[in-house]
Amino acid sequence: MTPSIPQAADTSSQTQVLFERLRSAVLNLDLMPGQRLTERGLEASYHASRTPVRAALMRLESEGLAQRDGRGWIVAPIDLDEIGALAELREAVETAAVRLAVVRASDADIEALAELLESTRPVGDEEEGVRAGGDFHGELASLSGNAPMTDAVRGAMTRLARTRWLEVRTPESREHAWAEHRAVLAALRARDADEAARLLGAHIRSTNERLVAHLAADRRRLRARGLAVLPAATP
Amino acid sequence: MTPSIPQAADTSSQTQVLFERLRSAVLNLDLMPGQRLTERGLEASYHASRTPVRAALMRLESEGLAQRDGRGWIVAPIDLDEIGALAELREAVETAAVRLAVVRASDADIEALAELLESTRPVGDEEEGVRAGGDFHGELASLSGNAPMTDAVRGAMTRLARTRWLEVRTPESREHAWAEHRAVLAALRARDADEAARLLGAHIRSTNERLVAHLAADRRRLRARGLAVLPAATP
DNA sequence: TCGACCAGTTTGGGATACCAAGATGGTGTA
DNA sequence: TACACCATCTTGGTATCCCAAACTGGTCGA
Repeated sequence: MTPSIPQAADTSSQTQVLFERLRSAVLNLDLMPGQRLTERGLEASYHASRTPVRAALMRLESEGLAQRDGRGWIVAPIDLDEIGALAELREAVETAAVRLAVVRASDADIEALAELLESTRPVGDEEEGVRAGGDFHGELASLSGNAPMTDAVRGAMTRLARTRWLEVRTPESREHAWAEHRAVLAALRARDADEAARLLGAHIRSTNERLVAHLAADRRRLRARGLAVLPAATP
Repeated sequence: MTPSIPQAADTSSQTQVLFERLRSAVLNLDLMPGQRLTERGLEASYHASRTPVRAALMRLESEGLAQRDGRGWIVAPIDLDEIGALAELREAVETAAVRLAVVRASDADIEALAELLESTRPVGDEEEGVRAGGDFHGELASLSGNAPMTDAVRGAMTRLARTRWLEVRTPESREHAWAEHRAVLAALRARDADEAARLLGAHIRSTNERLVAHLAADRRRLRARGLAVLPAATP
């Protein structure tokens, strides 16, 4: 269920177009975390009337990429607490999903996922690797045949996507992540649920630990760049 | 985090009021599953202009209570597949959340939850019990201190809430569910993560199995009442 | 100098009007 | 009788316009 979603690509609706443009702008940090957004400002910047602007903002809100701030809107800040919490959610949902996938995914499904993974092998430039990683986790979850789980994973990956610009990822670390994905896939191929869940859980946990440590250390510098980075509460 | 949410109760905004009225109407089956909704129809019925009507519909959509159907809107149908999938999601998320709660919840938090549970003891009338059950699961999840997990659980409970009108629940079955909640709470009090997770997972699974079996058997009758009930795909 | 108050501006919430695409229904033809 | 076609109506999408609340500056008084 919900395998790849070819997308009907409603290029028509202004709301749709605007939503996608705003979404990209947020994810690429063209709109900075914490930045104030005004409907009239966006109306002017994107040459659309307030009606689609408001609709797009509401969609961004439901994706967690924009928030209300009093009466107005802001780009969702980077929230270290949220990042940690999302990792916990992902560990719970993704490990459960991969266990279901072990039982439910067809060999063809698994091979398609393997192909996706292989195609990202020559881990492209900087951030392309992380985007590919997000896709992998989403597609892997979809093999569970469970749409709400898949949505939860994709939603979490979306909320986490901006961190790819904030984290220093070396070619080695990307290679390492890719290898871990490959190991999970191997366990899935072998229909070994325990092993697949164990590897996936460890991968999510360790990747997150490195990310949070890095962001916490860089918080001052990131804020200096104008990004709103909310601190982690006392653990 | 996100303990009870006292709600600022923005009684002001028409959008807010309309959203809550529509939400109640959907959850109470005043608006039947699968029923077509038109913005102009709602505009007339609820005495508000299309702007807040559309905003409210978009919020309902993000909660999964309304859907787009081509160009228009419908009340989300009852989908047996979705119900099963949500149970799987809940099992994954709630068991992980209760494990976190075992570590993080304060004694006071736990006692507050116990109080909530006790207050629903004389399991009121028919559906009141199920609503209380949903609240319990949401509050329990919130003791994890993990907002995304809590949101996921509350969202799932919302999507499942309408089933309370479709399922025959005897005083005995409600008493049984209440007892299982109490057992989970006892394990949480004892700070026994494995036991709490085991009990909670079993509770979610068994409750769901009974529900799905019941709905599948009654599908014909329910459809006769005008409810759109989508069948389960082949397992 | 510091702070409270006030006019002007900005902003989101809401109400409407218009439009094009889709759905409806009826009619005329084969 | 059955089917195709066209006028009409309905509906969501979009563009504006008005309003009240919130915000901004700046001035005046203690």
